[in-house]
Amino acid sequence: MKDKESPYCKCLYYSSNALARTMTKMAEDCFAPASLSPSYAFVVMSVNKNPGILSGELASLMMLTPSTVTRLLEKLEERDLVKRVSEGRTTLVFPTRASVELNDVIIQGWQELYKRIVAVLGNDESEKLTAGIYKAALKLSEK
Amino acid sequence: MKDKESPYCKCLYYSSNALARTMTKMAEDCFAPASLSPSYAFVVMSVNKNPGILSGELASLMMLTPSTVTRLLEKLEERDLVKRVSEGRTTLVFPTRASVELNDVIIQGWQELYKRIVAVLGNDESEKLTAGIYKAALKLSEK
DNA sequence: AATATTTATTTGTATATACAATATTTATTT
DNA sequence: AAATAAATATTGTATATACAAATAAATATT
Repeated sequence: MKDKESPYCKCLYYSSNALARTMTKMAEDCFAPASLSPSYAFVVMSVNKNPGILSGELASLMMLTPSTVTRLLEKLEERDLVKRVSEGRTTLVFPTRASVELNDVIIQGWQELYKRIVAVLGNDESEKLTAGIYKAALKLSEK
Repeated sequence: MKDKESPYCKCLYYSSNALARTMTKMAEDCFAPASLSPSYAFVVMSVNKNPGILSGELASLMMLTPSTVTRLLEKLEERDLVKRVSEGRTTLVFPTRASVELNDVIIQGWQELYKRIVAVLGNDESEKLTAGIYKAALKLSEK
């Protein structure tokens, strides 16, 4: 183990997970003022922006499985940050007074996150990397 | 929600997590012949290559927290795929007969993973992306 | 030498995520 | 119209990961 670099640094599984963990930690920090972890913050933002969005739409928007979204919504509903309304086989999700009030804090957290990333990677590098990662995620998830 | 693209695609937290989930699923599939999930496979490979490696060295090698590595080692020891030996305040980790025998299957899984990634992204794109992600992960985790 | 500090690891507990199985509702086919 | 299939969401259960606290050992300080 003399090398500073991991022998796995050539592996996309390894690297992408390492980056995701780091980013998650940073995002948790940035959304802390809203007392929400990142995924919850994203759900609240999406619902605020799109009242009545379906649970399944949230799942594909966030690239999460339906069951994961259900779990997120459960917790958010407990905290009165969303309201679920069953309609046939679908579930519509609505903002609440509290979630609307929280929206600015969440957006500020999001901006703070962006700022911190750019501070480390630079604007250009950051944008390019993000775009590349997003495209790859799309392609690879199509299998 | 007319857009195909998520409004979050510009966010590195979002994109990197999406990619990590996809990659994890793919890696799970590739390591399935060894009956190991990816992180466990990486630990076994590292220990086989580096008998007597410290628990903490594994942690920094894999960019995981020490506690996470302890948990991985617990499970692997139950399955007789590593042996832990306490020495002072450190813990040395050794391969077992079974883990050595499994090594080829694991490496094949790893190669299969690489092949699948390249099949989707192409060789060049894949290498560049991985390198970029790894560098970013390093920089960002230094905070 | 005795005490305090630092280092390495392990536990207790919590969380985000997913898969497989199960409703429930809508659409399709016979 | 009845039967079958497809779509949507929810549950039961499992897993990887981390944080904070606890332990234990090595080092430094008084």
